[in-house]
Amino acid sequence: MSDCIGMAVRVRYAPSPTGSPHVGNLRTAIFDWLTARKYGGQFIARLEDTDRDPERYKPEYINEIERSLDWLGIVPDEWWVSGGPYGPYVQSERLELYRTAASAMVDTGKAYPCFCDEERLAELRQANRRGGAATGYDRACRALPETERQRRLEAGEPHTIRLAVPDDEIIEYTDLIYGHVSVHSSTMDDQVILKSNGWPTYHLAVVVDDHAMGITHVIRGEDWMSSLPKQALIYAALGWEQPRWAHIPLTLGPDRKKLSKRHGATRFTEFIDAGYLPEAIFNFLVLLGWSSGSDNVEIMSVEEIVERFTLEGIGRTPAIFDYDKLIWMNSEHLKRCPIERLMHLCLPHLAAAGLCGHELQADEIAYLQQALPLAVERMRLLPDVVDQAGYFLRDPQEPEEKGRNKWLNGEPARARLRASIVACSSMVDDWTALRLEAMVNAVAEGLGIARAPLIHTLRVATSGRTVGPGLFEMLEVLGRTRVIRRLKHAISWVQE
RNA sequence: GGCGCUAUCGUCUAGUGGUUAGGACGGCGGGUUUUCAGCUCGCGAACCGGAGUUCGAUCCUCCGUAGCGCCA
Repeated sequence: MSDCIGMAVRVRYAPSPTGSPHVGNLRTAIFDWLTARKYGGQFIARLEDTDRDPERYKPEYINEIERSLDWLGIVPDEWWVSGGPYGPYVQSERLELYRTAASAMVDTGKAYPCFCDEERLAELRQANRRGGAATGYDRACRALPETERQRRLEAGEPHTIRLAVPDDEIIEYTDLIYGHVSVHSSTMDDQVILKSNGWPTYHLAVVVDDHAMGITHVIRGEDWMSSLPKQALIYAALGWEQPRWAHIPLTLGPDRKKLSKRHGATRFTEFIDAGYLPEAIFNFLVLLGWSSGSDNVEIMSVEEIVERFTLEGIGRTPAIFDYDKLIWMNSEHLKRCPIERLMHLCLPHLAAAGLCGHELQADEIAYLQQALPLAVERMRLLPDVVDQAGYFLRDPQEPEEKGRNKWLNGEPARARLRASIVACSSMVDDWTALRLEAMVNAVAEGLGIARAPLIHTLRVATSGRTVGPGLFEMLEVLGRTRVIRRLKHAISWVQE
């Protein structure tokens, strides 16, 4: 990749609105973006919308693509949303370009019109299958005499345009990740490049656009690698120089199959909605296939990843998507998230749970700034904030059953609560974790009990819960007024 | 079926012609004279198989096997 330095790197991401974008798609986009950023180039997105099968094509997928890129923070420098010097960035608006290229190829004999209809093609497929031999088109129309070809063309007979694959040629290329790859042309089919309705197939469109848009590096999923020879042939037929190729190993589902749009649980927007942090998803997806090298750092900010990133660091083996590790990684990023941002991200969840309003007063902000750092230690996803910080905002109405049964029983519990209320009431200033710990120690001693049971009783009484941050830190944040109020109320929770 | 790619702990990976093959997630166990989903310490866990090259191969070569992908 060192040969990139000094050249104007242009990398594109080419999603197709034929399904919800899934994590594998966006992972490729991340690698595209990373390459552009690392080498100071442009990141371009182009909509590949030539597949108009109404079963697959849905305009709302375009919104999902835009939302996903925006959320990840990898907004393209040039794309259909903001335009750019190489537009339009939508293939359905570039049809003329493909037709021109196709007819240029026909003119030079690198492609030819094919008049075979569906019926014949289906028969051919049948025969091939039975014979078990070479598959693909039998090149019948390639052998057509020029006069007949002209006659049928002029008669307006429906036809496709097919690539004329050379008979005996070794097609070689170098992939930045997979190295040297070669394929013999005899194993290749005379692929259709322009359909009878005048729309291009993927192979033609991608080549024409990548060339027209000045793409220098095609970085895409490994599933496209086997179609590369066809595209290489098209570049050659058109007399164009190939871009550099880099194929990224695929992401597999837990079932070891290619992560597919049909896998419901892999839609990218589901991860957004589940409460992951964009930087955590970014970090995780990048590590699926790329390693920072021998120092093996795992938790990295986007900036750190850009700093360390190289295409050579990408491996060649497919990686299985590990949800457990993603969740762990999210919790790590949560802990590193600056408090202002954390608050901003948590607020919608807290508000949705009715724990606060959508707009906060200054004192509420100050309070949450104290409480959130305690809660975040135990959060894994954003919505966990409701569970982990909810009791800071609202007095618990009921204690956890488990906690009540164990720590709120009869007169001993009442005595602990009463003694604590008295002790707290006398702490008129210096309400700190340190002092609170001393207070609890003193109360326990006064009661003639170990401090552990007192601590547990106080936790349940003031938070309603059996788990949470260290008790003294929690009491400090809760504040004297709340604590005394809750302790008094908790007396009514005590069971006989 | 054809073509291509790939192969290190269960998972993500680092790494080397000679290493106790390292880290992370998950798992398991201990600690945290206050809980745990937190923190902390520790344990278990891998070089797909077979030939060849070599003094020596996890690493290089070939064959196999398996997985994945594309095409049909």
